[in-house]
Amino acid sequence: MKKNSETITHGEVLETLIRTTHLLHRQFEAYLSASGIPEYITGPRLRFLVTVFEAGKIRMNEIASKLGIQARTATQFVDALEAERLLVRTPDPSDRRATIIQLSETAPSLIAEARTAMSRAAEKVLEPMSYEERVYLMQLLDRLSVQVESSRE
Amino acid sequence: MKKNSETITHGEVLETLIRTTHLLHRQFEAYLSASGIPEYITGPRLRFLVTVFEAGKIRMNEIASKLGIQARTATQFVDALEAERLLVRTPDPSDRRATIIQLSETAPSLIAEARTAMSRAAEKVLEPMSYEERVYLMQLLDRLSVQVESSRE
DNA sequence: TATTGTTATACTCTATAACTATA
DNA sequence: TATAGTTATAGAGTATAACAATA
Repeated sequence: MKKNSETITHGEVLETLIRTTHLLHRQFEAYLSASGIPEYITGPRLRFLVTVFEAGKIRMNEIASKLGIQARTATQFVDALEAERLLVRTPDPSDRRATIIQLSETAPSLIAEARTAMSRAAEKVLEPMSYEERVYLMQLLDRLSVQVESSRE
Repeated sequence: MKKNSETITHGEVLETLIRTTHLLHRQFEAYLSASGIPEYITGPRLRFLVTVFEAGKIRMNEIASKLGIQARTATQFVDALEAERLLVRTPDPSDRRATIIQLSETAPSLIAEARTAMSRAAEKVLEPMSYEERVYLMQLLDRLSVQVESSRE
């Protein structure tokens, strides 16, 4: 709204991006907890579960590198989510050092619920944008992702 | 890149936004720590410092509500930043329950350095976008912010 | 000797609840 | 009685380092 005639710097764009995301993040967590999903399903844990869901079976090792977290951090996620009976550890028969994780029977329906809640939240937040604007926003964000990922050597 | 002919859902846009921001956040923290800024200057602490900087003098109370955090959380930021001699507490003469915080002498130059580092990081990340695209991205993000803020009743 | 996952430990961000000093 | 800030406590997310079992 400001800066009509002035030049917008790179720093300002990034600050806006960070600030907006902070707001959205809070809003999203609020929607999640208001929608019947248990409190222990936080954003990072949902991301973890969805990754296991998409992989079917996955080794600790593998999910850590996929999510860009340390092995120790993955262990903690699995500890917490196994305690809630959302996933199970099984030993890898082909390498007895390794542990394979997969979803429990009850996890998929919970993941679906959480995604639905997220969708509803997204609808409210994205409501005032036209379809074309949403598509364009997504393209711009995708380009940022690509740029960031390629700059991590 | 995918979804050329299919419909993009609200949920997908939000997921992309969250994922992109995660990446950018990590990248930004990496740049910050690689640029000579002390490690204890984290993202949230920098945001806190910038808010104090812009206000000049501000009460604990006030900055907490401005940043949308609890009083307790503000106390912790001030504890940490005061220990690093970046800001100082002074009693409010007009209300002896209240505490006014302001930057120390050394803080402004550090804030400027951090912002410069952030700018450099932003330049790298936003490099492949044209100026028009960056402006448009920022407008879209601003609209999201407004929508989120107005939906917190 | 290298790799997988775990125990041990620590730090940051965030919160709620109880309390103290003041209004 | 209400408000400002603090102590006490907790939990999530993240990390590094040391270690055991296995390759």
